[in-house]
Amino acid sequence: MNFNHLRSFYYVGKYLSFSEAAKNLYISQPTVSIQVRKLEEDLQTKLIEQLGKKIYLTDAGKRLYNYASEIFKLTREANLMINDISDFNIGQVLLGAGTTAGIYLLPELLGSFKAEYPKVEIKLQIGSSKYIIQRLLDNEFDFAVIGEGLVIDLDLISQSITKDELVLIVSPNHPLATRHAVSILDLCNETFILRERGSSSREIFENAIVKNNIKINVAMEFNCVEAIKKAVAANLGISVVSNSSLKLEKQLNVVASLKIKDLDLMRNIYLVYHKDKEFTNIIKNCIRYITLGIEN
Amino acid sequence: MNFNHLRSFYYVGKYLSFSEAAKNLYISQPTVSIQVRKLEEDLQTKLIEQLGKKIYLTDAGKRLYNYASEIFKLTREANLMINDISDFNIGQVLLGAGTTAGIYLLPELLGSFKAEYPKVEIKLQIGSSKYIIQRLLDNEFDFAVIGEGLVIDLDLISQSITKDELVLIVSPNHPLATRHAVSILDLCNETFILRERGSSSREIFENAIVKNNIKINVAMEFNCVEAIKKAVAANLGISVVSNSSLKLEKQLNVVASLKIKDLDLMRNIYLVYHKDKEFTNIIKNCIRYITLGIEN
DNA sequence: TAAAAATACTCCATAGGTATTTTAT
DNA sequence: ATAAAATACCTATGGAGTATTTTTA
Repeated sequence: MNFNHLRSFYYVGKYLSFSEAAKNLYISQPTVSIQVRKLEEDLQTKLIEQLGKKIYLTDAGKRLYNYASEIFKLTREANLMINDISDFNIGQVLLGAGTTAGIYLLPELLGSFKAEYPKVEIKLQIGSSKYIIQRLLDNEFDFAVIGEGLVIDLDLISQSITKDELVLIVSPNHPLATRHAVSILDLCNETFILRERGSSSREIFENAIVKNNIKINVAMEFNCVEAIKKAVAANLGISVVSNSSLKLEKQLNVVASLKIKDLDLMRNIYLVYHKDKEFTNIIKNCIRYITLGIEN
Repeated sequence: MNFNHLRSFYYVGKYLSFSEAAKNLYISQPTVSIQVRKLEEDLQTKLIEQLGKKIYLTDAGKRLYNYASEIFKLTREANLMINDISDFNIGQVLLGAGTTAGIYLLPELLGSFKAEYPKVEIKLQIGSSKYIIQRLLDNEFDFAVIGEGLVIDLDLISQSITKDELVLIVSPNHPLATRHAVSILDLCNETFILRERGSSSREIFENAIVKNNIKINVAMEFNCVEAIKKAVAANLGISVVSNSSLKLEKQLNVVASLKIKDLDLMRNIYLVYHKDKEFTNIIKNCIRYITLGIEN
């Protein structure tokens, strides 16, 4: 079934006139006649009958007209859908994020982005860097925001968009809490509660202490920063977490945060995406929102 | 939106491979690539993205794919529908009939026709010849079966398919009931109950008596043969009706039927259709059924 | 190295045009 | 006489092919 022929037939059925159909299709009348005849030949079925000068649809013609009507309605809707995408009336942004970015940096930014583009769906998945990278390689995200630490695949492009500092946290009751400065050696006799291996902050911290030939005692691993902070507050151990995750805890004085002398725990937060990805406008806008907003 | 392009895109979306799409479309791979690119250019929207060697649909692509899927499903259904018509699995026969044909001649024939083509809709409309002719000219019937009498339009073709005799009917208690023969003059003093003017049987009878310079007394006009027979049975008058409408009444002896000497009340029953009408197979079959069946 | 997609080109079918004839009101 | 559809004929776009190159796994 040829759709040009079907369209000509549809217009003839609509106006019950070849010349009127031609006018509304902005093509010549003979073209319409020919196309309708070709459709009839193709289907081996009379679709239109002319009694005298009047034009009628046959039974088959009426039935086909209904199908054609549905088909062209869907076509119009599809075109409107495409327009809606470029007008940002529909669309989606799929992004992944590591824990720190996903929980402490992005939600606010995505909230105000959503306020500007209320019709656009935003789907954020938070996971380990390893998981996020795998999903990026499977093209399940448009882009992701993760912390430095893991080796990133060659097929991915990453650009630093902000920095994030890891700090030592201890209970206010802990001896270290009152110290002005903490050195690497102070850490040796402490009990640590850390994030699991494969998380960016764990990697950063472990790399730094390995570089300094220090061994520490890790008593517990949680895959959740909030759980770690609770445990530290209860003085079950000490930890190293992103400074940006401590806003509330500092205000309420439930944990104390300290810098470790001679240990560089500053890490980059990266925007990561597949090297072959071509961004749509809405994604570009979202990335701009994040890169500009994340710096303050 | 070009449907060839859309079809190529649809197959690429289905198989997530240009060459696989080409194989299943039975066209070359470059053609598919070109058509998809043209669709993207037409819509000014990326539909497909290639990360490395893998192919994915973009958000717009996924949305368009769903529309395309619906559109091509409807197209398949439309093709099946056309096949169903030629297989007589669907279809319709629209016919009109005068009272005599519609009530006493056609129902049985149409019943057995329907038994042979159970999926085909048969729509019979019974009405006055005048009404039926008008509907034929408006192409609301495929054909009609009506009695001789009215002048038929120049745009219509009519062919005699059987003959039908009008007979005098009287109550068994009526003096004429026992007569062997009735002459025209016997009718002058009788009270008639006839069909309305414009009905074939009325025209036939009136033309015949006018030709013989006779005047009759019409007491009542009913537009229904069954009502007339009841009235005659009750001896409220006598009438002239189609012999084919009297099967039951003769068996049960509720009316007596007689021929009128010297009065030719034989009329033709015509198959009538518009001169420009091209019959579909199912209509041809129905007409054959009627013309062959009506003669016995 | 092999397989997939893109590119370059060639060819021809047909969509679409104009001019004209036929048909029906 | 007028308006609509059919017919005839012409042109050019683009659909589809083959051959080849590029890319990536």
